[in-house]
Amino acid sequence: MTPVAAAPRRENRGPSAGPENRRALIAAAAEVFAEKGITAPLSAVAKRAGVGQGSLYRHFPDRTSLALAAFEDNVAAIEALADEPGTDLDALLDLITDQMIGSVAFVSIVSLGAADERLPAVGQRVVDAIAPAVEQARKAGRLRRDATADDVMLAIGMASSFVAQNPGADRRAVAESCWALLDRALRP
Amino acid sequence: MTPVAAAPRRENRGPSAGPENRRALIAAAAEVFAEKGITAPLSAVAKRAGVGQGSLYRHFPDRTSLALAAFEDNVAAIEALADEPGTDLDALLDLITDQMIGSVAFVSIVSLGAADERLPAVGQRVVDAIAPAVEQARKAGRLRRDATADDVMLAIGMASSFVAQNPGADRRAVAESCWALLDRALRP
Amino acid sequence: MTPVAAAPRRENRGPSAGPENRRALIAAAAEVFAEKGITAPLSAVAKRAGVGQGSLYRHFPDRTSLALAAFEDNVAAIEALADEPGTDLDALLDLITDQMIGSVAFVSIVSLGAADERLPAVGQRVVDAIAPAVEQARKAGRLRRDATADDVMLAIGMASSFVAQNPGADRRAVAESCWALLDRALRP
Amino acid sequence: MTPVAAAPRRENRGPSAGPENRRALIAAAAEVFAEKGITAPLSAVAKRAGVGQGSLYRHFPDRTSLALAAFEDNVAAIEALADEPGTDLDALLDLITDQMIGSVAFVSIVSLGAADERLPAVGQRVVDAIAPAVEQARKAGRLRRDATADDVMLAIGMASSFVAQNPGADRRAVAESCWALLDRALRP
DNA sequence: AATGAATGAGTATTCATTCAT
DNA sequence: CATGAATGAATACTCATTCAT
Repeated sequence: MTPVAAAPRRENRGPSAGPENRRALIAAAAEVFAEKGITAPLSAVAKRAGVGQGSLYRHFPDRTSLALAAFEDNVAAIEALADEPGTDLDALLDLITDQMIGSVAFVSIVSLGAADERLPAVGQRVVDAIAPAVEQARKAGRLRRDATADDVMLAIGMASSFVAQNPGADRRAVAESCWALLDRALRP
Repeated sequence: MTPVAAAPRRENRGPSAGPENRRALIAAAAEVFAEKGITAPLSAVAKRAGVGQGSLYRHFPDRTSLALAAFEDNVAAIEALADEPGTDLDALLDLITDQMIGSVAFVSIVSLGAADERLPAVGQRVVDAIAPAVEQARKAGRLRRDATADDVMLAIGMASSFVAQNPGADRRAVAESCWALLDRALRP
Repeated sequence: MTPVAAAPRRENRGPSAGPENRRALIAAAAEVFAEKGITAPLSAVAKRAGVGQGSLYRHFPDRTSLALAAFEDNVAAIEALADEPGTDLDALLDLITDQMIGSVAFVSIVSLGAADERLPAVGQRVVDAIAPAVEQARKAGRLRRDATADDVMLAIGMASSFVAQNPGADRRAVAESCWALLDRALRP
Repeated sequence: MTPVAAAPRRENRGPSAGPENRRALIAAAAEVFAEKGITAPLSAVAKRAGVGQGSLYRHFPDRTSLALAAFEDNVAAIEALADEPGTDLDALLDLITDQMIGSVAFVSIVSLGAADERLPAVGQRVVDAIAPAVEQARKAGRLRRDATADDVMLAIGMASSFVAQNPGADRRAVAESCWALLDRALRP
């Protein structure tokens, strides 16, 4: 029995759509994971990206790869900002806070199952990126004498995980509450 | 049609098993949710409790009810400890830390979907339970002057959510790292 | 958005349907596997059995279990016939030939991937079941002096695999061609 | 939008690569089908051949065409050997046995779905190729008086299908077991 | 009231086939 | 004419929920 109507198959835009699809998938994953958590259906990511299921799997063979790619975007932005001359720790934390509100967030990476050796490396990149700003802030007296970059990273992780737990809530307000408390642990 | 051996069905212990089943389900839920997260299969909870699926649904019509009941056990333990004469804040936080390591933990409740109006009430009970100890600790100079019970609760929430994210890790070690940082935000 | 019409869900006949479902699944598997090969969709088996997908997986956790169960039926029938007083080798081979034409057939088992330690055991049961008849036939001069039960089993395997390869063909005619040749290898 | 590095796409060698690709595909198909069975992913064949998916489809519009082409290679080798002056039946069967161990094998063709009218023709070519050697062997007393080329072909088919069923096993040992039995049906 | 089997919707994943470049 | 990315249908498998016993 032949189908009655021609299937409304998405137009095949050809290989040139590859990089665009990849970007769309990363952006969609960042949003979907932020909204529904890291266990959200991959089909939802593909649909939001406007991309076929197969293409998703071609670009990212598993869930971790996709989350990692989205997170990579976050990290690259952090590194880029850290490299700009006038950037201080506050600016970096603002950016990171924005990310934990609207994107995959660090915690999602952690909760992938820990069964991936790529995770610690990415975390370390963030630590490395913020380390100079941490040092500078400490010297400027805007951070406790004994605060390390690892401390800051732990604070980020805690805030991030707490924010990620509140799917429906006002994420920015939650994040600000977290930082209000954590600042007291880090600031002099 | 070959005769079929009678299924080795668990003996139906009748209505008297009700309360016992309920307790078994709560205990099983606390463990299973702690191990596999709040999204663990409910069938796993029923199996660990040694109880039929249907009984689980009779006692707890949805996942939230079950988690709430398990959490209720936690809260009751906290309240009981708080009511004991010699209890100070440290003892309460030790108990709560034990709970976030080995049981459902506060964060699981939060991440249930937020679509439940019972959550804030339970959270408030914890705040109320720890409030006297917080006040006492502040007066004794073991807490910052400006620290509130809500601050402590937020710290608990952050630590709890961070611990919950690390399925495989050494949860106690993670919890201790969190408190090492958070203490600086709360202690003078 | 609620569904417009009530889903035409199959009536739940309750636990008592269990044994019946199991039998229906085995029968359906025997047919479907015989028709489309051992790699046929399991959903097709469930549908033909008139049973839900989940029930199929409850009864038979993997494809091999299902094929083994269907094969078990075959073996049991062979053993039963072998135990009847007047049975000779020809009768057994007739039954086996019927099975390779209309049911799972031995070859399906072999082609499951060899990654199952249960397979050799079942094959051995067939060898054991036919061994007395082989011995008797040899003594009666209806089998070559040097023919063993293993030889007969190998002949069965070859005929079976050849028949199984011909999905569309007249399987009985093919089987008879095979035996016409193989008889010359086994008979004096 | 970040610039994307040019994909390391295989160099397009142009039309002249046509025949070479065709050969590579046939060789790859022979191997892949022998290893994983006739239902192996076509993408695996293309990859092993080092050829694009599209080229595979251009050369061979469906799975049967590809298998048929690989089989054609086998048949051509048989015909070539049969045409050599000193070739006897044993030499031909040795070659055919090698093919059923390491290549597509006759049975694969059969199991393609039978819905192809080209199959009988290829089979007939093998029968024709071996017929003179069969005749010669019979005259030399190395074959039973009543053995025909069709009998030999049937034996080949059975051995071939049995070997093909054992994905993991030692295919040569299996083939030798088959021939040990089948020889008794064919030899005097 | 307890039990656990039955049900099928939902999700992950693979792969045949098409088609822009 | 070659390439390989894009597409989505097909299939395996899980698990929340219902319900006969």
